Amino acid sequence: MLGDINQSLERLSRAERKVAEWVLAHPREVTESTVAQVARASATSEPSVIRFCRRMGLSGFRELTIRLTEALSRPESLVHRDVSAADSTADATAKVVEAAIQSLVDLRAQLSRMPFERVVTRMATAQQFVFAGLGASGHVASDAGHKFFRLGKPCNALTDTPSIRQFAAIAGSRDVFILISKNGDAPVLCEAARRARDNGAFVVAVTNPGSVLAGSASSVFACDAQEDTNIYTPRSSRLVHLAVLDALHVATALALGDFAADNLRRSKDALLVDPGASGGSKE
Amino acid sequence: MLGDINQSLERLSRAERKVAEWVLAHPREVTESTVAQVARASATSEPSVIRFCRRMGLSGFRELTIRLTEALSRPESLVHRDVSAADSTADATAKVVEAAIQSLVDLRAQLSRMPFERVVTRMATAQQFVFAGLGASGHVASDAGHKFFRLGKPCNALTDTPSIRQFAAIAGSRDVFILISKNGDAPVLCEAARRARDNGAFVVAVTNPGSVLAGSASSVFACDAQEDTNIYTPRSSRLVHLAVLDALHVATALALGDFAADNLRRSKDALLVDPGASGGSKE
DNA sequence: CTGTAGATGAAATTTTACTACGCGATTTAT
DNA sequence: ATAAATCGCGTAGTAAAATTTCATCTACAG
Repeated sequence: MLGDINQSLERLSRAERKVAEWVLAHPREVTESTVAQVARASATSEPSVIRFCRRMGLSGFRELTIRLTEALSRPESLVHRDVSAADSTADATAKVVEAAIQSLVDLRAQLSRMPFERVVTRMATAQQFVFAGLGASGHVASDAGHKFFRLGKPCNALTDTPSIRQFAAIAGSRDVFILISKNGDAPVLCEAARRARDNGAFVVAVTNPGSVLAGSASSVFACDAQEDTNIYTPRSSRLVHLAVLDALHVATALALGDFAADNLRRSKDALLVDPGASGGSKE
Repeated sequence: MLGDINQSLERLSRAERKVAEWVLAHPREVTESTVAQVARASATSEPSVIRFCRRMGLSGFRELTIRLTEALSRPESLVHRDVSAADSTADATAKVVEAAIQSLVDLRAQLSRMPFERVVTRMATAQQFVFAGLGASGHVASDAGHKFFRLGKPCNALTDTPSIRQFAAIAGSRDVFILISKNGDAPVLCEAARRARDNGAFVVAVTNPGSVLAGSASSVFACDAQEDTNIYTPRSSRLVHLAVLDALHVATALALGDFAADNLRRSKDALLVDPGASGGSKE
């Protein structure tokens, strides 16, 4: 639908094109607006909005809203554009969420090329898991630590340079390191990857495939780091990394079988007891 | 949406249920019908159709058609099924990522009902931001803290009970609290919300709309917490909360204008300098 | 019975989508 | 260059649809 409009832009008259451009820029708002609102927003008149609908082969405004809603509900058809300073709050928030969805859709397309089997095999027999990341990726590492420990294996989450250095230095052959970084060029992580591998540990990198870090790891979960030239663009890479680790978590749980399932069930139950106690908060 | 209706069937009155049943049986037709047509087809009256829409939490008939269109145009492949112990690694990882995508698509559908404008107005004039969450939501709060401080306003991220209690006790009228919780039933957070409001602070809750916490807040970003009966299901709510805060971050940046844009630009540039230094890692 | 609360639909009201018409700009023909 | 013709556009009006109001009905408790 959005593609159709884009393609018909030249065929339209001046007022109709103004409508078309506003619709393309604010498709979601159209679905919740009235003819009058669209006319005002696009600085035209109501008849021009109706004429635009007809010109697109639709029966009227109501059908436009339906067709647009359909188009917008398909994650793969999202037209992602950067947030600009001129955007309304509604536009900006929609763009942010759509960008996040897009990055996860891209991830799904690449899942089959990721080394889950290989990594899970090593994790199933590992003695402990060590997650490490700096800055925003540090939060991802912490989150992963709080998730994987429920499998019943010792976990560490490292988010600062000295800890990472020290842990890499004492790494053993039954340890699995999971290093998280958007760009994969943090010297500490690259150095830690080499050091840990030298010590016999298995090193997994969740990072940009072309990076130094990726080259130093035993296995890589390739998450493309698109350049964010736009200052308002948030880092969807965090979401992708979290999702990759969620997937890895579930895959590891399955590989561990009943042992992990029991631990997961018990940790889930533990949240439910004693809900009234002042200190017994869940989350 | 269709699931919601099915689930609410018992709660409806006789006439409303007749409407609901016809909608469930002919969802596609509803999207192209008028209120009168639906009323006639379901052997009820127009007000009953409207009341049914309201009872489902919608603003009216028009929103029903939009929500139904969304539900119907949802791609089949994204119909999320729970991970089972019998799944292969590839199946399990795909399901996890698809569930994540689905939860973000649902979020996008609800964006327009979230109080971004109102919250941003308060945040733009706030003295400081205080993010708080426990457990998994604690990581979300920390992440938010590391993101919002780049706007140039003081930020705190609280992830433990004593800190949250203390901060709520000293809250001032120019503070904005953002409390994050999946279920919204953590006593500490509810208590903190009341306390902070009593002290004049503006309290935003990112949580389950039906919860105690939601009731105690000044503004609520409603993120439905679906029951996770399946032990392998990861908490997609984290991703949703992160995305909501990303959106809020961008919206706030836009509201702050050049001041925030400058800070964002400078903080982004700061990551690029001195790339070779051993301690100057980016992420 | 009788009073009450909730549910229901007929009819009024408001809102919204759509149409008829005429003015003015732009193009065309002379 | 100018008049005629055409086309696009918005004002104002109309039809239709959504929503609210309100009187009536039903179920049930006292």
